[in-house]
Amino acid sequence: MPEIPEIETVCQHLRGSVVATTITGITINRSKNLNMEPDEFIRLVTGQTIIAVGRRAKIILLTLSNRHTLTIHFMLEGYAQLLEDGNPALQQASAVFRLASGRALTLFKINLGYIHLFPTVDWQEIEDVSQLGPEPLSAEFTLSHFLKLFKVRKGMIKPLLMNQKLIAGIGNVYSNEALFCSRLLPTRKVKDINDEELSTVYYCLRKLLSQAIQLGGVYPIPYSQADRLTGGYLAQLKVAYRTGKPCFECKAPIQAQRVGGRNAFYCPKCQH
DNA sequence: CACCATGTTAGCGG
DNA sequence: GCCGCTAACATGGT
Repeated sequence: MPEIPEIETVCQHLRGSVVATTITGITINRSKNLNMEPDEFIRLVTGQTIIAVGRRAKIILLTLSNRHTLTIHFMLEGYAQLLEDGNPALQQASAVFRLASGRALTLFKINLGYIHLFPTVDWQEIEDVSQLGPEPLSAEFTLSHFLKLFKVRKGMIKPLLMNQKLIAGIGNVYSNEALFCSRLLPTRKVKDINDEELSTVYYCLRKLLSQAIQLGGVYPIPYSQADRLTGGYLAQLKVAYRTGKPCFECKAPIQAQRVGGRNAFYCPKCQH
């Protein structure tokens, strides 16, 4: 479920709470999520200061003072919380980074996800992100860039929107929402969609992602006690997870259908 | 108990 | 090479 808005929300919290703080201790409870032996990982990261927090697609990148970069991918269910050191919940975490502030940056349920460390601060050299397509909210990602990418494709629009090599960071929730906003069925073949309709997809995507970031995305678990932001976009969802509920536009029940192996949610009357 | 959901990648056949 | 489909991965929910 975490996509660009959810990850960006976490990054905003991290920028306000862990940048410029030093990691004083680490506990790894799921070593298979690492790209090295836990001993090596702990040796390289303990004592380092977090210099910067970045995001590429659904991946969080922490720049460390020893010119290493930590990449964190939550995959399906992962999430981060800032907890007081000693909180009993730390026992259930996948990984705990204790900070000089007395708090702990805690990662939960990194089941299929990962925590990787690379000896570089150059994102181009990091294989986790080097294969990804453009960021949909970047200035370089113009309408003509989007049209050029999609016009040559042959498949259905929804799986293509979720193709990380084409555009990075869009998952099931925001692909469904963007297609409702565009009034296009998820199964529509891109080659049968005209330029005007395809442009609408571009504008809807950019608008929805920006609004969702402003409202804190749809992830339901707060980052800290002070967090009043996370999950604020849940109430804005028009089709995702609304199977059987009335469309906000026309009252027809929202349908769910497998498209490209994933659940597509759509309004059968509004989308064509 | 079986099955589903989720993101990503790999493999297979068309 | 691209497309669509399936399976695998970890885990919890029905």
